[in-house]
Amino acid sequence: MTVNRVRPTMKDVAGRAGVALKTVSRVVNGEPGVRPQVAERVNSAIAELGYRRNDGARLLRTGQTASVGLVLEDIGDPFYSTLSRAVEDVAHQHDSLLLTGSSDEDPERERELTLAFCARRVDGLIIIPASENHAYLLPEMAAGIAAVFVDRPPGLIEADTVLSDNRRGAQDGVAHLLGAGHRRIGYLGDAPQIYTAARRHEGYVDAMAAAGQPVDPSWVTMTPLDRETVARALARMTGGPAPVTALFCGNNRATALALRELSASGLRLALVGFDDFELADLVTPATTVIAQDTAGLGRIAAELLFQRLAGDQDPARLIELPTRLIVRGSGEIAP
Amino acid sequence: MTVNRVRPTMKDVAGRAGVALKTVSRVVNGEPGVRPQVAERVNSAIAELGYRRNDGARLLRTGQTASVGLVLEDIGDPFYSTLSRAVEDVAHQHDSLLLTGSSDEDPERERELTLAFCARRVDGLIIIPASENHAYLLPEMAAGIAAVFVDRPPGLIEADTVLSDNRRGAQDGVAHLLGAGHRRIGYLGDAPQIYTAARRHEGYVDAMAAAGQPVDPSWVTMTPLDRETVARALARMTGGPAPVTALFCGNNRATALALRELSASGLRLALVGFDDFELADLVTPATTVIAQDTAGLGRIAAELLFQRLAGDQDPARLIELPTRLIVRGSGEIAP
DNA sequence: TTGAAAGCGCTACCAG
DNA sequence: CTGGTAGCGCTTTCAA
Repeated sequence: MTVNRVRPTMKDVAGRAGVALKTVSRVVNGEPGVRPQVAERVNSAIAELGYRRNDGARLLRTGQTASVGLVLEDIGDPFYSTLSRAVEDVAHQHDSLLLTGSSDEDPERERELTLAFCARRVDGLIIIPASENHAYLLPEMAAGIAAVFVDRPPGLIEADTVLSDNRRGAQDGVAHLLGAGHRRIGYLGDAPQIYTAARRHEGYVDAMAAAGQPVDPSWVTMTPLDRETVARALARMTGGPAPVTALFCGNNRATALALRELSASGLRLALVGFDDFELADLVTPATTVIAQDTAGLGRIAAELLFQRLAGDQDPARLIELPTRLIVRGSGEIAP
Repeated sequence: MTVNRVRPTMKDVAGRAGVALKTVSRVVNGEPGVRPQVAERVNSAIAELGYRRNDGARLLRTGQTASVGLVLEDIGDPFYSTLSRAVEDVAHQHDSLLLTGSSDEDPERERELTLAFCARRVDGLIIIPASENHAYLLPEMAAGIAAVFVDRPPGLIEADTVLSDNRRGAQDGVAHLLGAGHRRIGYLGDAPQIYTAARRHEGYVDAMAAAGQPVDPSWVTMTPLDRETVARALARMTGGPAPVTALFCGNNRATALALRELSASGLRLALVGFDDFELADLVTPATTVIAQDTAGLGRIAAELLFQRLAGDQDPARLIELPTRLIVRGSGEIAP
């Protein structure tokens, strides 16, 4: 077999078909004004040469790359991959390809990725922030790159943002536990520097305050969580003079770790978790959650982005999506 | 604020700094041979103008796009997103960006996506096949695009391939159930047209044959699964004159649906599932699985790809990764 | 150490 | 209907 490592170009096709380069361009792009007979000859040449248009060159000329960049924390995490899929679907509807990169919660890596996408001249960006300062994007946005922020707001710049209503969701979850008769309720979540963690903690505080229920500091743990921190936190919450009878978990990781620890220690607490997860109905106890519209976050962010690309010039928008309580058992355990 | 929708180019920077375009290129790319004083002037101009190199143009010239395309079934699925993350990490080590697209198991969409990536002139492709015929890739590969197939082999072409040892894994899982004393064991999996489903079913047959255990056709269900098909399948397996006492599930979806149905129906079967999943230790019963090295599939495929890009000309390779039994309880239930 | 010119593969624009 | 020419923003090559 002949290995021809040189890609044929339009010029080659034109030569082979005995027409001008521009005519090949017309055929390739389905532009009108080519006699069927000629088009046929061109198509034969294309097939014989195995020609494929070089979009890089095309896009250099047209200025549109028909691609968007998605910067997230970790594509391996179900939350982000679900969101990513929703973005991809919208991008596909607009004939746009998707570049994805994981920041691992590292502000520097977020910046690197974002600017690499800008250098590729993506038409737009969807960013799940790891950084607290997005001023580095100002020149890019001034140059016409649209950016939409999801899950967490941008830092120090104005841009379209799509969030879950974290505060209200957490408030609903804690209110649900209060409704089941609990008074001493613990909060287990990520470090307060994380935007979503802070908002969810606020919701917890809101609900307790609305119920006139004081919060003992020993009930609250906000830190990056692993098995040990969770074990210690639960011991603290349940070991004092005012032991909690219920637990609100600020994210999936907290919920999973808490379930594991409760199961191992034999403690029986009511539990509501923020964010739904697969098999939540099959774990023991079946887990009551505040579900986010994860796909909705991605879809709406992408739709907003393509509105901007279509020329929308309105001021930056902030959209907050409601959450929803899913009752499965763990949140209905009596005190 | 001045909205300057025209991106500055090297020419603009050159003008502003009072040097030739080529000098700017040298500074931007860190090439030697520029007096520090001049470089300083160029850098100032870059900062003032908010210049960022257009990689599209650069790559057109150099012929390398520093990007790879990943075609998979659904980025929203934890298996693929885990694999994707592993690919991304390797790509990042090689300063390459990642384009991702979901085929939804549709051969036509796989082809579209793959060829779109080729038109962008990605340096290489990693494909989780949905199609059974990859002849459409021959011209692209002849033109120098490297391709590695993962999870399932390519159809009708030769190319590097990284698979799990599906057959052996299933055999191990079924042997484990046989070891616990089961004789009548059911198989619940996807349609036999799916490569992995077929291999895993073979492993089931192997293990039963090795134990001298005949298989009743009513024990085997191979079809796209939903709640109803699983309910019917389980009824068939357990309702006849020779009811199964154990079940081997050919994929995650089958496992989850079976667990749900067993829990709802009160049936108590031993169960081993192919592919590990989060919280497998927390569901009831805690689920014994044959785990694949999902991240390993992605990592090794990507490493293979970059070896090819580095010039490796060896014949196409086939790599099969071993699976591993994780004992958690469901597979150790007595007959 | 610096610069001018050619050209990557394509599309836009204007001639015929 | 068809073709030629200019040029997208950059790198490469060669000359100064």
